Amino acid sequence: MISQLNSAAPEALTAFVRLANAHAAMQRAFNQELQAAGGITVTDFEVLRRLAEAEGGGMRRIDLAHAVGITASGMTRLLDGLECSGLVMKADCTEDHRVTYAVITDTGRRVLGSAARTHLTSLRALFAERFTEDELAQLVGLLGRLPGAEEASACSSILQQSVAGVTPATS
Amino acid sequence: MISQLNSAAPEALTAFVRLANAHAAMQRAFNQELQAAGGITVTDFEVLRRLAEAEGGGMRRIDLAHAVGITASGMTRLLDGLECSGLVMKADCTEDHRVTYAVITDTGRRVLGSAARTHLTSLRALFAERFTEDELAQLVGLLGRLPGAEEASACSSILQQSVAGVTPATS
DNA sequence: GTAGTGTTGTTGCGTCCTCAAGTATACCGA
DNA sequence: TCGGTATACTTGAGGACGCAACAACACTAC
Repeated sequence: MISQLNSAAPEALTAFVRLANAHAAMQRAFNQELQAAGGITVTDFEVLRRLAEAEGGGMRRIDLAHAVGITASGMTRLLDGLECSGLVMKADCTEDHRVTYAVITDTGRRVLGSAARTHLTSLRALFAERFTEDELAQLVGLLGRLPGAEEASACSSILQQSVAGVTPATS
Repeated sequence: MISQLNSAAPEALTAFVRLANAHAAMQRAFNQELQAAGGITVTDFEVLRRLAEAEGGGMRRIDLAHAVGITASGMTRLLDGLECSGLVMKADCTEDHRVTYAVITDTGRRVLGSAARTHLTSLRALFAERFTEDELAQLVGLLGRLPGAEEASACSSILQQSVAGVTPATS
């Protein structure tokens, strides 16, 4: 009776389970590594990385949330932590008073840089051990079709228009 | 300076980020769906599914934890909840008094069955919309090489030896 | 038997994140 | 100009999960 479970969605279930388990395992491993390297989490790293890559080192908090796959409220708390540690700061938007920018600080760039050295090395090693370049490209392509996998590309163009109106905050 | 980030691990980072974002999006969507369908989470579903597939409907808690990618302590609390709801029960192992089995109940099978109808349908649809069968098989193959993605296969053979010594618990 | 070591499971405590609700601002049609 | 609606962000409450520490049991070697 339950064997009907598998006939209903055989490969799709396997794909989802493997994706979830791989995610959990990698997340745990990288979190420990990053915690040791710079006292940050994987999500912190992603946030800092995206800010560092953005023009002016700043992004709207909501775009940042979409980009890293957490909710707006999660982003508020995450940035509270990073701001407390001096890795990011706030910047008001003169054009739309609803929005606040998150801007990476010099300290933030330093921490990101040092975390990146170890993190990216082991990330690269993990994939290089298991995939050829072609296979990795295939994997990236396939993953890109899943819901929520993209998000990132649309934000930077929006940012380019409005980042001019950013005022570095004093607080 | 930060552009070195990408040259250090270009595709690997993209793969990891896409995997994480896809996981977050799917997890959220399926959790809401399952919550509505049977008041359970994605992890609950996986636990029930694995128990239902196991011989005798039971597995060692530790194997279950490995299989679904959470820690032993996470599994203790998860099973506390499922036991409270009457979906699983405990069973002692007469051969090794350290281990406790988790066994799915009839109620558990009913809840699993009804949750599976909606969940597997949308899971199947999600993948069918985006991938051909070949592509899905490719994806499953590639994901299977990632750390933590497997785990499942080794446990059932162990189970077959010791499940004979299971005593349904009264509590 | 008995000490040393490994494994299973539980518990205390903390973290990260979500949902729901609330506030402040922007935009739009009458 | 004035509601009505949408968006950005914050806050309160709670859930899911990890780590570290611990107790109970098993296995090994002496």
